[in-house]
Order: sequence, then structure tokens, then C-alpha cells
Amino acid sequence: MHIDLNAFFATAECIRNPSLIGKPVIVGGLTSRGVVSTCSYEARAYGVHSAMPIFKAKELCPDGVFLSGDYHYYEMLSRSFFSYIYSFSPIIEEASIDECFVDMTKPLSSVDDPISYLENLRDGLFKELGLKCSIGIGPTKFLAKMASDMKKPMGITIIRKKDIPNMLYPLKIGDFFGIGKKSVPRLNLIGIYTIGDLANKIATDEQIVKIHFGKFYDHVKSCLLGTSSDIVDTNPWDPKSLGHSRTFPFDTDDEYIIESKIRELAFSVSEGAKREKKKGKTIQITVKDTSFHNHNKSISFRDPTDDCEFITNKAIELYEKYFLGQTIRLVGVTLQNLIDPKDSDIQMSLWNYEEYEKEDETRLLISELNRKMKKPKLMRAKEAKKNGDGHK
DNA sequence: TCTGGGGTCCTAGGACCC
DNA sequence: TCTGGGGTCCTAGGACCC
Repeated sequence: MHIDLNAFFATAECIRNPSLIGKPVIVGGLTSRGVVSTCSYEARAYGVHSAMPIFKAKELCPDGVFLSGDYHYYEMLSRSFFSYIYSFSPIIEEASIDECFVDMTKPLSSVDDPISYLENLRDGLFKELGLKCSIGIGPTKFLAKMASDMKKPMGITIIRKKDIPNMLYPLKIGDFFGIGKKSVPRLNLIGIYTIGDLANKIATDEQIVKIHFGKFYDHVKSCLLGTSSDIVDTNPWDPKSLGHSRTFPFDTDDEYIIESKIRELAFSVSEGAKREKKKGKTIQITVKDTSFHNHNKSISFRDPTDDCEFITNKAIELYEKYFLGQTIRLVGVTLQNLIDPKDSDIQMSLWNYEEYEKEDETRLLISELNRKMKKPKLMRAKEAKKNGDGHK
């Protein structure tokens, strides 16, 4: 089973303020550069949707109720949601704040009428917590996920293996979970507009589909056959990276403003790492330029860190080295290659800390030299070409 | 006063090692 | 006379999801 809360943040606001029920509620960043996070179905009727700039939502729905959101409150409600689901099955994969996969093999095996059982689950959630959900049932996580998307709000949908041609093939290719808006035009180019077209193309010209999807191909094929994973992963979230970023109210090249923000972000990142009991080997800074392009610069170390000062200094060094003077829209700091310090303590103690430092310095020196070497070489080649004496 | 912030995973090239 | 094969790590960029 895949279960998805409908318009979660907007519904959450209605729960604590019932006077909002029935109104177009729009939750999102209320700054000039904010976007819609979630909105109620009443707001969707005006054409408002997630990720839409707030200013546009205000144009479409001037009388909407605009709220900035309260993530801690949503998190709390989310915990209650999962607790409720745990009372049906202990095998749950928490996929995000408002959705999860649940292994219902056992609970459903002793049930005569699965639909009324699921209606009961859905209505109980609404009665107990005021939350609305859509439920999808299938033999794989993919099919359950696709099913829960089909009837919103409060829908219950079953996709059996034999239903795949009837229920999935007519859908637009962009509805396939994992195929996004960049891939759609590329697939259109080879005549794939629907999920059925994709299945057909695999049957008739497998090679071209393989080239398009790369490593993703095997997964896509198994999804269409109804043989992709049905394993509900109960492991708690184990972060691989932790980062924070901020969009400035105005594009800026002000070194003081940007570096102050980097300090704040680095502090939050360090706190987050400590909270999660993680250390990272790589520090990355992200910059979004005025044309919305992202640029990342990162540096790695032998010894993982969660140290605020270290992260701050490295992030600022990266900024000054690569972006100083440039006008930017957003800056971010991320700690990557996270490891559990417990796992590396043994290895750490085998080494002398100063050896680590020396290694880092040596490595930095080498990469620095390489960078310096690279340019002149290229320039030499260019000059040689220009002078027509390349063979010299 | 025009488009957030949190993540995951994949690709691809280069340096380096044996 | 004219350049291996296998592998890891680092870095940058990008697609995708909620």
C-alpha cells in the first residue's frame, strides 16, 4: 500500500483553524520570491499549484488565505499520521513527511472485503486526526504509488498486474514516477507520449529505449512488467548529505551580505550534523546565478568533520575563490559523504591526526598544481594552432 | 518585487594506483 | 616507435522527488 496525505500542509492549517475549511488556503513562502508549497483543493480550482511563485498565486486567487507554514507543527502531525498507520501494520517505509509505503500482505490476507477494510482505515484517519488521504494498492511499490495518485482526494485504487495495460498505458509518459519534465520532450521525440507508447517501444525497439534510460532502463522495464521491488524498507532515514540554502530577497554581489549568510548556513549545517550524529568528508557550496543556473564547488578531506568553524572557513574559502564579485541569487552550504563517526573511530585511531593533515595538504598542493598546469597547456595549444605551428 | 528548500541518485572526466 | 586494463576517489553538473 502507498498512502499519501492530500494537500497535507493546507489540511493541517484547517485542522488547527477550522474557520479555514472550505477556503482557498495557500501555504508557502510569503516573501516576494516565495513559492507555493501546498494549497487546498479550493485554491487549485483557481489554477494554483505547488511550486508556483506566490505572486502568481495572488494574481490567480487574490482572496486566498496565504500562510507561511509551520514545519514543526506539520512534523508533529506527520508523526501522528505514521503512528496511526503503525496500528495497521508495523512494516512501514516513511517516504516523506506526508506519504509512506506499507506492507499490507499480512493485514489484508485475513480480510474478506479489502475495499471496505481500506475505507475504514481512510475514514478512521480522518475521524481521529482530520487528515485526508489517497490509498494505492498493488503488488509492487511502483504500482501502489501510481495507484494512490489516481483518485484524489480520499480515493482508493487497486492496480493488479493484469490491470497494467488498462490502467497505466493510457497515462501520459510524464505521469510515470521518475520521469520528469526534462525527459518528456526527449521521449516525445522518439514517439513516446504515453506509458503505453513506452511499453510498445520496448517491445519493438528495445535498444533505443535502453540508450535513453541508461541504468534506469532495467527499473523502468520491471515497473511495466509489475516485477519491480515490493520490499518495504523499514530502516530509519540515514542522511547522505545535509545542507541549507537561502535565496536573497535581491540578487547581490555584496561580499559582506553573502559571507554573513554563509556563516549562518554553515552553523545550521554543523548543528544538523551533530543532531544526526554524522560527520562529513566533503564541504560544498552552491551558488545560483541571476540566470537561475546552479554552480557547485566542493572540497574533500581525509577526516570527516562536523565542526562549525571548519565548515564555515572552508565554505567561505570556496566562495572567495570561485564566486567573489559575482552577482548571485542564492547561496547554500552542504556537508556531503556523511559517515557515522562510530564507524570511523577505529580507523582514525590507527592514524596520527597530523598525518591526516599532512595528507590533505599534500593532496591540495597537487590539485592546485594541476589546476595551474592545465591552463597554460591549453593556452599553449591554442597559441600554437593560431600560429599554425602546432607540430612544433 | 518574477520562479523555495530539503534531499537522492546518476553520469562523466581526470588523477592516481597497481 | 607511438600508449593496457581494472579500480578508487574527487569534482561538477543535472534530473528528479516531495
